[in-house]
Amino acid sequence: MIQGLPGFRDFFPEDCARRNHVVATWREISRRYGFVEFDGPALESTDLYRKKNEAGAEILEQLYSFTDRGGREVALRPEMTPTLARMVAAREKHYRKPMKWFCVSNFFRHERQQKGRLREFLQFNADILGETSPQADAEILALAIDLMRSFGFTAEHFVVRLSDRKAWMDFLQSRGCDEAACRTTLACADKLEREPEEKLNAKLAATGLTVADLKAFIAAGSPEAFAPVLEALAARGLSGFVQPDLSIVRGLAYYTGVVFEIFDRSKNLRALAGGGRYDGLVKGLSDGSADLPAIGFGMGDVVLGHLIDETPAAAEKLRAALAASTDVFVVIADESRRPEALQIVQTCRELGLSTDFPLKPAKVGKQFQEAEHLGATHAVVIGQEWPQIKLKHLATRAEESLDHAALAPTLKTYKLHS
RNA sequence: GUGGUCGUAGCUCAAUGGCAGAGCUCCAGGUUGUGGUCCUGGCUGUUGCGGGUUCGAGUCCCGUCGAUCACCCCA
Repeated sequence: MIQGLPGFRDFFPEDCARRNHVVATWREISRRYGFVEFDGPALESTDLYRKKNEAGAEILEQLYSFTDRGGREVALRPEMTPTLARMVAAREKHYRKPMKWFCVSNFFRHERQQKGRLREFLQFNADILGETSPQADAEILALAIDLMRSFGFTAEHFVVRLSDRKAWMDFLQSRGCDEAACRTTLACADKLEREPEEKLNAKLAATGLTVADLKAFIAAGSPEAFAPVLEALAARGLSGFVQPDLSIVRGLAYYTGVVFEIFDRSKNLRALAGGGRYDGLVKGLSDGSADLPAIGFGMGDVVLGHLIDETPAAAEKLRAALAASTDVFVVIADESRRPEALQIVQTCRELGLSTDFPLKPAKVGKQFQEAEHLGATHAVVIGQEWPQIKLKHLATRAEESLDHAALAPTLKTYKLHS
């Protein structure tokens, strides 16, 4: 048998239900925040990713790229930002600022899979373009926090670690670092928790700084840089979810201001979400045709799924969302009445009720069993008594007999009450 | 790209180098129109694949494919 490709997932009905729960939550909270959805193509010109990554070639090596039948160099999208920048540059004049856009898309990276990382994954992205105010930074952070809360997580499950690239750059420039030295230093700051001190000090030698200097800067904090954002979050009652932490620098070179990552409190998993301000990127990617400041973040479905499974409150919320929702099961007690039963099925469906029935003749007992398995709340029994039929509430086993013409009005009442 | 662990029924797992099994799921019944429990029966295997050692391999050895975890890296 031919197997699926490594790192790619099949979505059986129960998996699709999970995915739909996640996607529905992303969309609902984004809507509350006034973000509008967009999307782009899964396949882009490879140049779109080359342009952004002249310095770091790592992402290019993880690209699913090939030459198409027309001789074009193309690649499956590994992230959304270049596509967003391309789209925004094309119609920048058309939209009022600030633009609040989000998308839910699949992305591809050719790398070895491990926990929380696959070769195709779903990711939510949200960006505010055309606004430099810290209010925009706070709006993005609040959205990220409320997304997490909507999945059933609380401050005891996750934390937003907030940092600021600009604070780092100011610090480094005050110590006389040039651009190359800044890059080296930030790369080392990113590895403080993972690499031994001697190794990092060796890398830092050329910059004139030491691990001790970096740790001192992180320990000192930078309250003035965070103040406006923290105040805006405090006014929303969301302070408890955020922890200023300058040790977060993020790997990307293009961030220019606030950067943040969301972690689970137990630190079992990699980052659940991450993002920051990138005021120069749209200009760079559009060759200067559009110059928009921007802040955004991404949240993938894989790590999120792990945390949901590990967190009872979130797992319960997922289960509730997945609960079977058949409203009516039509029992055909007398097979000769199948045409009438189909008529009832159609009526129920036109009322908007989730309705099912046996596709082949079956004993009444089996039919009730089937209704039970589907989690139906009501059964309608069609038999010899036609035009009289029976409506049964399955949870209470209460049964009433009524004329088939009275079924629709009765069901409407039930629906209103539930 | 590097390294560790693991591949037995649809799923979860047993089987000292000696007859490949159980539970769950699924399917069919349990006497003619009422459901969750229960009872009975049934299906599903080239033990991932290919070599080797052995009288004999699911078990030991090598290779390969896959899964998983970590490193690397993280848009």
